[in-house]
Amino acid sequence: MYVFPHTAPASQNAVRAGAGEAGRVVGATTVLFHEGDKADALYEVVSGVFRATKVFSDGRRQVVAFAYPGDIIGFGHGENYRFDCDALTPARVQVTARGDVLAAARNRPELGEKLLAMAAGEIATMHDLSVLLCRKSAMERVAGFLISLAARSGSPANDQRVNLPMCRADIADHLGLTIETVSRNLTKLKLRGIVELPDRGSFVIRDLVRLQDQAECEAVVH
Amino acid sequence: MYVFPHTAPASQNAVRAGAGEAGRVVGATTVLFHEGDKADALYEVVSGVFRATKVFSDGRRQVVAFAYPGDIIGFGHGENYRFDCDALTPARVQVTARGDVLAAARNRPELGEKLLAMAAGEIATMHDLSVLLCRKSAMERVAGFLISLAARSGSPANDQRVNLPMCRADIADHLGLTIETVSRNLTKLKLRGIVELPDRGSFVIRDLVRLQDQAECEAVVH
DNA sequence: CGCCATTTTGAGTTGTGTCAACCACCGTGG
DNA sequence: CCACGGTGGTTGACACAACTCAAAATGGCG
Repeated sequence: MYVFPHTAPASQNAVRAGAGEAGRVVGATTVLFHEGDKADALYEVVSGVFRATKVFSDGRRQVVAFAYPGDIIGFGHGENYRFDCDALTPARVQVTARGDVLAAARNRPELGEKLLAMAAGEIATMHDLSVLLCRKSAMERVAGFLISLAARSGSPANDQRVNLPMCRADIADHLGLTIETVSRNLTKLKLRGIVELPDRGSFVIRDLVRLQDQAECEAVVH
Repeated sequence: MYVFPHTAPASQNAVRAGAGEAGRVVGATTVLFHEGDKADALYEVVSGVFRATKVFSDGRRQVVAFAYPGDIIGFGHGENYRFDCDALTPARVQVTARGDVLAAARNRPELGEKLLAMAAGEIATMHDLSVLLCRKSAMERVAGFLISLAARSGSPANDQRVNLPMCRADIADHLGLTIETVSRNLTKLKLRGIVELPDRGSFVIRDLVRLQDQAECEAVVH
C-alpha cells in the first residue's frame, strides 16, 4: 500500500460551501470538505471527477469512492463528514445546503423519493465495492475496476478510450492493493492484448470479453 | 474462502411476504428473499440476526451484511433484490410493502426523512465494511469485526459476553478471508489473553484497548 | 535539456490460501 | 448409558500470490 508522506501539503485552495451556492467551478486538488467538517452541504458533480478518501492515523489511506458527473456527494454522513473529498480534475459542482434539500423534500414528496433512489444507488455502489474487495486476486480487482470505470464513462465497449483521471496510488488504495501490484497487473493485461495504455491518463479496452473473464464475474454496471 | 457445496439444500421454509404483514416469526435458516426476487417489501428486524449473502457463479460467496434488531433490510435494491437474505437465529421481522412505505412518506414528510436517515445509516455501514476490507492484515479485520459486533450488542466493554451467532464460514466470507485464517487469528487473540472463547456461539472481550490496537484504527461504532 | 514525480520492473520475503489431518461437540440409536 | 457418525472448528505443513525494498525507466514541465 502506498502511504502518502505526512508532510505533503494536503491541498491548497479549500472551498467553503455557502448554502444554496450554485455551479461552483473548482480546480484540480480543490478540497470540498475534510473528515470531521460539519456535514451541511450536498454536492452534485456537474463535470470532473472527485475522490473520497479516508486517512488513518498510521498514514494509510482508503479511497472510498470516485464521484463522476451526476453523482451526489454528501449522503451517508451523520452530523459530520466521514471522509475527505477533493477534486482529481478541474470540475464543477452544484452545491446545496442540506437543510434546503430537506425543506424542499418536505413540500415535494417526489423529490424525497428521488433522494431515496439516489441513496439506494449509493448503497448499491458500496455493495459492489465490498464485493470487489472480497474477490481474492489482484487481477480480478484491477479488471473489475477497469470495467466499472468504462461503464461510468458511457457503456463499456471495445476500442473506446476511457479516461483514467486517478493515479496508480489512488487505484491501489481503492482496491486494497499496492501501486506495484496494480502496475504489474495492468502490464499483464496490456501484454495479453486485452487493454491498451496509450498514456498515463487513459486506457482502451481491446477485448471486453476477456477482460470480463479476468474479472471472473458479471460486470458490475450501474 | 469457504465455498458452500452446490448440492446443499439452500433452505427449507421460505417465507413469502404478504404486503403489510406484521410481526412475522421465523425460524433459523428461514429465507426472507433470494437474489433476483422482486424487491417489494422492507423488513425491520425485531429480534434475531439475519445474513445477507451474494453468491457467485463459481460458488464463492460474500456475506454482504449482518442485520441486527432495529436494522432495516431491503434498501439499496432496485426492482429486484441484489442478494439473498436468511435468518441465522430464530427471529421476528416487521414486514412492510415498499409501495405502502412510499405512499405513507408522501403524506408524512417526517417519515420520509426517517427513511433517508436510515438509508444514510446503511451507507455508513457499507463504508465501514469497505474500510474493514481494505485493511491489510487478517488480524486487523478479525479484531475490527469483533469490535463492531460488540458495539452492536450494546457498548463494547471489557468482560461482557457477546453473541457470535454466525459460523466461521460466515465471518470468513464477510471479511474476505478463509475459515482457517479466521480461526487462527481468533486463537491468537485468545492466547494473548485479549478475548475469551467460552463456546462457539459467543466471545468475551478481556482487553478492549489491546483489541483496538490489533484493529489498528479507531473502533467502528454506530 | 535537465529535473522531478510517477510508473514500471526486478529480486527476495512473508502472510495467507490450500490441502489434509485431527479434535470437540452433539444428537441419535442401540 | 455409551458407541457412533456428522458437523463445525482447530491445527499443521507447504506453496504461491502479493508485499517490501530497491533500482531503472518514463513522462511532464520549467
